[in-house]
Amino acid sequence: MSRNNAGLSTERIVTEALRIIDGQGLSRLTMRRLGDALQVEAMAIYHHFPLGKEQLFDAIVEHMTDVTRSRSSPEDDEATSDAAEEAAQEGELPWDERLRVWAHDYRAALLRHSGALALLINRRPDTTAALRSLEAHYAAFQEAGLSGAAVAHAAAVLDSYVTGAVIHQARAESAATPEAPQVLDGRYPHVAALGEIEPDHARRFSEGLEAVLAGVRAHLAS
Amino acid sequence: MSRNNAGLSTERIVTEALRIIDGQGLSRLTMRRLGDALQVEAMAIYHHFPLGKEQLFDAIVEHMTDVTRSRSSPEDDEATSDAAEEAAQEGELPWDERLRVWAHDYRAALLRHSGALALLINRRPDTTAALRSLEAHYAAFQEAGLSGAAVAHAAAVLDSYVTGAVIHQARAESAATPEAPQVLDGRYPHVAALGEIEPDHARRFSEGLEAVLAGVRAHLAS
DNA sequence: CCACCACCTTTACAAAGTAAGTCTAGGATA
DNA sequence: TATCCTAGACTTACTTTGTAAAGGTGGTGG
Repeated sequence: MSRNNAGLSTERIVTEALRIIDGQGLSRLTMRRLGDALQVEAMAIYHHFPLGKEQLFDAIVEHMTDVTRSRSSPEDDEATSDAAEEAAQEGELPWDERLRVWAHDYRAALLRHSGALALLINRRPDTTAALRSLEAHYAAFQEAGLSGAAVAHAAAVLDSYVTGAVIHQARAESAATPEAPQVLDGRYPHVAALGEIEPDHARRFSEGLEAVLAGVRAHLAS
Repeated sequence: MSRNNAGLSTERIVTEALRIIDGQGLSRLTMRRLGDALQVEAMAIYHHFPLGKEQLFDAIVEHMTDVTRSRSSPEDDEATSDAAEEAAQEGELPWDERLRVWAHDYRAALLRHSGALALLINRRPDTTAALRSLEAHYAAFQEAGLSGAAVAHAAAVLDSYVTGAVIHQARAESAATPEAPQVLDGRYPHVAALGEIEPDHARRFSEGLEAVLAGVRAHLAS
């Protein structure tokens, strides 16, 4: 086997890392395991991420939060979806439609790797892709009639809602600990009444998004 | 010193763990360090958390998300805040006011230990305190005129917003990596125009909360 | 032809989680 | 009172992890 040049790249490393996270959980992502998956010694990874695992985490977060990738990747040539999403790339949609498209895309991107969500926290959202999104949101909310600090507030609210909704779903779906969820014994009548066996998260997200968008436009208008 | 009975308890352990997390970060919370802080050998902790560190994390999350504690703890006798919060314990406030009180309390609770936020993700929100809050929220939204699935959706949206807003703030405030945030070079005019040196997160949260509450009530009314 | 560089391997170590067993004080029992 | 039990804490030791340090290997430009 060739001693060097095993064809490693940051892209391949990150992709493989995400595969491990998705399949076995974040805690099982170790340098050695990642090396094995890449057919390489663990230390080889350090050549591409000299600052170690934290830097790898940075790259993972940057990858998973980059909505651009999922939308503009050429691999996506299978009967592209509805016209609304198509026109989004042209920037010809009204402000609220653009924000809806982004929200759904971002949610999907985060949900695809919900095992890596913990890496988001305490990591600064200043990647190029994030800034591009922020710029677009500011423009959209100005178009919506907001101005000044209200624009930034609105963008923050939108981002908060989407991120929060994903985390809400991830928490609800996370594997239960062996202890029973026995607590529907009469002390929580409303909770018990609604059942909530398996909520339709997609629908819930969409409706919540409408509520948030409407609320933001109405309440933050200067 | 007495060989056994060093006065350990789950409460003391969790409190000390949170102190370490707040002061040095989650990654520096190790069993040995925690043992040192508690004046005890690391393995002593396993007597109270036989399932290991994960179980300790569970307890930490339960502790930090329990809004009840911060509100009803007897240590909090220093000139209690405004009357609105006082009446909240009596349950005599209108539904939206009750939700506002909860939202601010919950936000404050999470923000107080933002270093432990990562533990929230992928941990099921089925603690007693969480269920009690959920029950209260369902009741409130029914009082607001919602019914059926809309109640659960509204509660989910509210929780998503609060959690998301805390994470948004935590991400914004997290220490920057040595690389410069140089990206205000003309490609992001709106972002550059708004500056955003240090946003008023508290005010932003309050205004966003109003928008969300209004939007939820208006848009999810059956 | 040689020096250098990008890329990967080898070797090694310190720190972390925790399994397994031991010790001690205080209470229950006879 | 003598004995035993047990909760709670300590000791030891093993495995896994991250990563520092140095070495090899092939290609590339001078």
